Amino acid sequence: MQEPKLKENRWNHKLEKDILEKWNEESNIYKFDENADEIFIMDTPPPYPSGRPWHIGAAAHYSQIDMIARSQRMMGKSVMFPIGIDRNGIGVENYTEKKCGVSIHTTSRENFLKLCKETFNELEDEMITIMKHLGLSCDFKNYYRTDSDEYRALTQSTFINLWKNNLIYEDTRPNNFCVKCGTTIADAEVLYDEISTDLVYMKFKTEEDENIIVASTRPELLGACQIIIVNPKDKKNSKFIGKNVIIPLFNRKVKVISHPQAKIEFGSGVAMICSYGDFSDVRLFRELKLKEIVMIDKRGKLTDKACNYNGLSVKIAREKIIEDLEKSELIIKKEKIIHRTPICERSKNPIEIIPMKEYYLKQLNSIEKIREATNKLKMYPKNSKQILLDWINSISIDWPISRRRFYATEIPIWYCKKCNEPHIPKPGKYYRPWKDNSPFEKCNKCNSNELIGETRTFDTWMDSSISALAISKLRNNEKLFEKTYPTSIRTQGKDIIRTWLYYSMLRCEQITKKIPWDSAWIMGYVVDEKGKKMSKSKGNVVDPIPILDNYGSDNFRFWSAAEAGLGSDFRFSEDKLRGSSKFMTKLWNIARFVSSFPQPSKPNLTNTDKWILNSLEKLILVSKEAYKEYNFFIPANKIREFVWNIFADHYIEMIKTRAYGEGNFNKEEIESAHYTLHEVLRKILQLIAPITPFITDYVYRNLYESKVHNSKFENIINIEDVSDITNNIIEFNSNVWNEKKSKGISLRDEISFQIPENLKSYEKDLIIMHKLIK
RNA sequence: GGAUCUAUUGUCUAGUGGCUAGGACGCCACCCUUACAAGGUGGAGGCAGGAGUUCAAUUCUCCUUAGAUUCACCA
Repeated sequence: MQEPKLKENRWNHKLEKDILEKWNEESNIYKFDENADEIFIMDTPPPYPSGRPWHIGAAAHYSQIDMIARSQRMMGKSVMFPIGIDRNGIGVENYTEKKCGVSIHTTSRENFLKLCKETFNELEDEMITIMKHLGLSCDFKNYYRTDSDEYRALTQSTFINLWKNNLIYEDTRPNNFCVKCGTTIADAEVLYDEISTDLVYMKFKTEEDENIIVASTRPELLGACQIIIVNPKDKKNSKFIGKNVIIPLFNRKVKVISHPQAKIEFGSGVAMICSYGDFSDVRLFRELKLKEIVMIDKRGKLTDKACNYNGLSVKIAREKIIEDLEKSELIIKKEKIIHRTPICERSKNPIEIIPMKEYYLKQLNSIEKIREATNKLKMYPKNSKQILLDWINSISIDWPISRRRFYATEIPIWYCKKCNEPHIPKPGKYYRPWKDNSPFEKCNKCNSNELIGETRTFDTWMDSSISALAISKLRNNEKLFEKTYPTSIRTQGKDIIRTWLYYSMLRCEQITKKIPWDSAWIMGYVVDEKGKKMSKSKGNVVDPIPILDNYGSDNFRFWSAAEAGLGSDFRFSEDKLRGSSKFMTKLWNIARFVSSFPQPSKPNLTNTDKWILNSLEKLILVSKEAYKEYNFFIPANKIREFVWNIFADHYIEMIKTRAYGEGNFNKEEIESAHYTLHEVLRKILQLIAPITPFITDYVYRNLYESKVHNSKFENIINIEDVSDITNNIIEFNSNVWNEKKSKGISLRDEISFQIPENLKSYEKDLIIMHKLIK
């Protein structure tokens, strides 16, 4: 026995800081080697800094992504683990407006961009600090930003490519429009919220002066009504079908027709169809070829089509119209209903449907290919595939990609001032048409020499959806691209399946004719202690910084791995974190115990030692199998169980006396114990290193003078399978402990106890361990 | 309304057509035992409800209930 190499009697997570510094100096051990035998390319999410604090779920998410990288390395692959920051779009613009007290509509574009960039830099610093603190083994030195000139040039060049392939067109059509953000948004950016609103029952007159009651939640759109529908089976109202009715206040005639979309039991059974209250209005206008009346403009004000209500905001106009109808006694009743209202994902404001001229990316023709590719894509967990297929199956219109915003990649087009002909520049450069000089001297069509730059930008997903192309260096390093694309895996959250996952498949397929990855790994949410989704508006977000400071990263990482199976949501709980910190202490103390013994070369092993090594081998096989499936729940729990409930509680207790060199053991038996203790500890450290990189690195360095993160998982070969005996050993020990307990004697006291036949091979250790007497 | 998933002790979870249903946190009792009292040993406590298949169901099937997610509809 020697002085233990580990002095403290518990794992001190403050050591993580020192370890991080060491890693910083040695970061080359994670370096990606494109010429390695096996390479593993990860398309990791560039996080989006949308405000403070960053989500605890994101910390768990990136921890697990790191476990993928580390476990793949230890299985012998060279891993490309890039990290980027997504720095485009409405999210940060809205945050900047709030934080700086400015408005995008009243500040200069130049100044607004500057403020957004500053905001990004601050938020990004916090994210990078957390990611480093977590011990991520990604390539921090080369981290990318989606707003860099290089990245934006790539986004633009892919657009130019699509333009040339006829996949882009401009069209005016009703779209989701967020008045607060001042821009069109895509279906994927729409959320729904249950909002209470008034269903207003209004009295219309037919030409024959009969009363017909129309129920609507949008009376302010009265003036945009083009038709009224009644269900053909509606006994009460079908008498109106075919008649003309007069819209109150506007005194315009519209027809009542029969249409199955009118639900008899909803409201009065009579619905007015206006351009555009919701998407069913849009559908009916299209179906019935009605002429739209644009009632709301992009500022959210009523247009001159609204006559007396021109210039009023939607909310005020609604109040005013209700008031005017009431004055004329045209309102029968108002009913509060809960309305599932589409809202903007970023501003949370209700969406209006406004016809706007926008650029579209054709996606309908690609759907079939994407669906086929989805069926082939390996997804972890399997059932997340359904979420993607549901979304793919629900797509019915092309993707509007232009945004009337500033902090995003510019759409690279110049228009002839005279004939309006669009001009697309050469790919490879970053263009800012709103401020750069036109790269075209003359219009190709009319030879006029004045060209004007496009002012709109792209939807942010146009940038982030090509992350796989960016990291594999499309157009930048063709040799590397050939080797690394399609990449090995996309790792991401469940919440962005319909955006990032889908758009990435679409965009990369259109550009490379290939789906960008072999497999996709989808993680669930971290929810609060009551199982509710965390959100800033609910106020139940947990800031990861104090949690990491108080518990340390290894604790946090182990908790996140051990808490829930792949893909399922898991609850955040400090109690659970405290629980995993106990395991860190246990592991530390086992290492401390083992470190007090020498490390002999392999002797002839005793039966007890063969048994534990065989059990360890089983554990290694199970854990490696799970790591291959990107599952950390199984290894975390199995390793904990083995380390604590078998290795520490039974094996170490059994061989303790022998290891101390006491009792009647010969030199080889003693060395066998020493060898086995180190062998088990070393392999346990390797096995759990992807999950808890700090403590394992620290212990491994101190005991074995090499780096665990440089090592590969090692199996144990040529060992007899005696795993069936494990339960007998546990049971026997338990029986003896119980017997001593019931006799009221100490565990150190002697006892007379029969050793069963099948445990005779372990007799010598068992007798000493329990002080058994004949 | 459609789809997917889930239901195991106070809480989180593992698991199986047949064993005493395993573990963690918490709880109770006893114990300083040369790694660890942030420990050890022991203990109390559980398969949502109903029906079916079967010699046997917590496990398989169906229904009910509850929850989660997602899509659609909503004047």
